[in-house]
Amino acid sequence: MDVPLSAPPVPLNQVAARRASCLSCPARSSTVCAPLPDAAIDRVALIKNPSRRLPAGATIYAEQDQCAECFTVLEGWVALVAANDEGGRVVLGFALPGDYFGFVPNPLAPRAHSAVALTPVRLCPLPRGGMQPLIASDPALAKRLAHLEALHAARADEHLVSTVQHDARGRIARLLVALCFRLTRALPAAPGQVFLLPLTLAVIGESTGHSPEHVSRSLHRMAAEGMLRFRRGRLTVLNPAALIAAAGVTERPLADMLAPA
Amino acid sequence: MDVPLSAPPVPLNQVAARRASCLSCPARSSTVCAPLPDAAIDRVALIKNPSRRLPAGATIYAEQDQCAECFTVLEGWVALVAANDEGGRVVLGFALPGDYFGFVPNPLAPRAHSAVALTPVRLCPLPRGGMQPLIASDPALAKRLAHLEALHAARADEHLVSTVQHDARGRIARLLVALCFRLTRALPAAPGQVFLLPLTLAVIGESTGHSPEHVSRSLHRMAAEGMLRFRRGRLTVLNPAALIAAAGVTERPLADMLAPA
DNA sequence: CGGGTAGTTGATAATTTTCAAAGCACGTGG
DNA sequence: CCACGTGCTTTGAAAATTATCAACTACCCG
Repeated sequence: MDVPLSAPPVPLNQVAARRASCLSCPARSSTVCAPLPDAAIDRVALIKNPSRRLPAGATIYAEQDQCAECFTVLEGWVALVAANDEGGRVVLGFALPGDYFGFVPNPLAPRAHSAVALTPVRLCPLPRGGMQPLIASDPALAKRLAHLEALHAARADEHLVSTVQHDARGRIARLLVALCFRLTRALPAAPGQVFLLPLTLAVIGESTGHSPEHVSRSLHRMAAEGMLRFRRGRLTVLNPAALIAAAGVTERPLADMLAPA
Repeated sequence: MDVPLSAPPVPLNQVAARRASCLSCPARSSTVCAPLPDAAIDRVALIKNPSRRLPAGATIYAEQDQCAECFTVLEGWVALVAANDEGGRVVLGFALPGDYFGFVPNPLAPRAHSAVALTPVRLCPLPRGGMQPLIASDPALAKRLAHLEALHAARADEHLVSTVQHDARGRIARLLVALCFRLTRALPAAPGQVFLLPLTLAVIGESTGHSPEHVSRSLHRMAAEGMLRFRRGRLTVLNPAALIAAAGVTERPLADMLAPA
C-alpha cells in the first residue's frame, strides 16, 4: 500500500464540497471529529482524503504496513484481525459505522493488526500527516482521541474477560449481545427481534477463539434451547432474557462503553 | 473509598517541595507528565495528591468505584483485575514503575476493573478534577494521554492474541518474556539472568486463563526442558532463545509498545 | 444448472479443569 | 531457637471442554 502521508493541497473548488460532506457526515458525532464545532470543521475537512469505497473482503490495511491513515467507518463493517505465521487469525474487534479505527501508540512502528472489510464499506481516511498537527494544536481533539483510545482499551479488556472466564456458549452470547447493543444502543428486548450481523461462523470463531465447528454446535445448542436462531448473518433473538443471561452482561457496562464524555 | 475529586489549595510552603518531587520524579519521562518541560511542571505539581504508600495486597481502587484519581506507579507492581460474581478473577494487565493507569473512557461510569498492589507500592495520585482542565487546555498532555491509552489498547490486543492462539506453555512464556522486556527494555539474552517478578502461580493463571495447577505443571515442563526456573517470584532464564521461541515473540513488536512517540 | 463457499455432523484425540491431598517455605510467637 | 500455622506450590487421577479430521449437505451466485 502506498498512500500519501498527507493529502495534496485542496483545490479551491473542492473546499465547499468537502466542508459540506463533513457537515452532513453521519459519523461526525461519534468519531474523532465530534468536538469540532461547525465553524472549525474545515480543520478536518481540508486534510481528509476523499472517502473510499471498498468491496467486502478487501484489506484496508495490513499488518506490517506503515501507519499512514486512520479511518472513520461511514458504512459497513470492518474486522480488525491479527494473523500468525501458521494461518491462524484472531479477530480483535469490529468497527461499525461511526467508529474510528487505526490509531497506533507509536506511529513509526508497523501496524500490529490488519483491517478487513466484512461488507462493502465506505470509509473516511484521515492521513496521519494531516492529523498530527491538528492533534498537537487542538486539545479538544486530542482529548477526544484519548477517550476513544481508552474506549478501545476498555473493549479489548472486556473481550479478554469474556475469553478468559467464559466457555464457548458464554463467549458467543456475549459477542452477539455486545454487537446488538452497538447496533441499537440497547439490549435486545423484543422476542423475535432480528439483527443483521455480517459474520460467518469462522469469523465468530476467530473472535471467540473457537473452531467454526464448535461455534456451529454451540449456536445449535442455544437454538435448541429456544434462545436464538442464527443463519447466514441473520440473528433472530427469540428469548432475549435467556441470551442476556447466557452472556452474563448487564446493560450498564455496555452503555458505559458507548459514548465517552 | 472517598477521595476528594481535586486536591485542596496548596499551602505556599509546599509549592517548592511539590515542584522538587516532580522534577526528581523517576517516572516523569514515561508517564503522562512526559511532555511537560521543567518550566511547566507546576501544572501537575500543584494538582497532584501527595504520593501514597500502600502495602502488598491493598486495593488501590475497586470495581464500581467512581473514577476520582488516576495513578503513576513510582515503586512496586500493580495488577489490574476484573472479578466476576463467582469469585473468578482475570488479570487484565500489570502496571510497573513508570506506568500510568486508571484512566477511563467515560469518567462518569463506575470502574470496570479494580487495581491491586502486588507488592508494597508508592503511587502518585492525580485527581480527575485537577487533570480535566489541564488536559482540556494542554494539547501536548492530551496527545500524550491518547498515546498512552493507545498503548494500553495495544497491550490488551496483544494479550488477547496470546490467549486465543497459544496454549498454556506459549501464553506463560509470552507473559514472562513481556514482563522481562518491560523491566529491562530488552529481551533476556544472558543465560542465567534473574528477574524478580512478584507473581504467584495463581496470579499468572489469572493472567493467562489457567488454573494454578496447570501453571505449575507448565512451568515444570519448561524447567525440565532447561528453559527456565521459577520459584517464588524468582525467574531464572536458563535458555533465553528457547524461552523467546516458546513465546513466539520478536523484539520489534515489544519495543514498539514501550515508548510512544 | 453447476461450482464454490458456508455450514453440519460424527468420531477421536488433545488440552485443561477440577477435586483432593500432601509437601514446602516462611514468618510469628512462644 | 524451635514449633507451628498459613499460604503457596506440587502431584495424581478423573472428568469436562474443545480441537481436529473427514465427509457430507445446503445454499447462494453466476
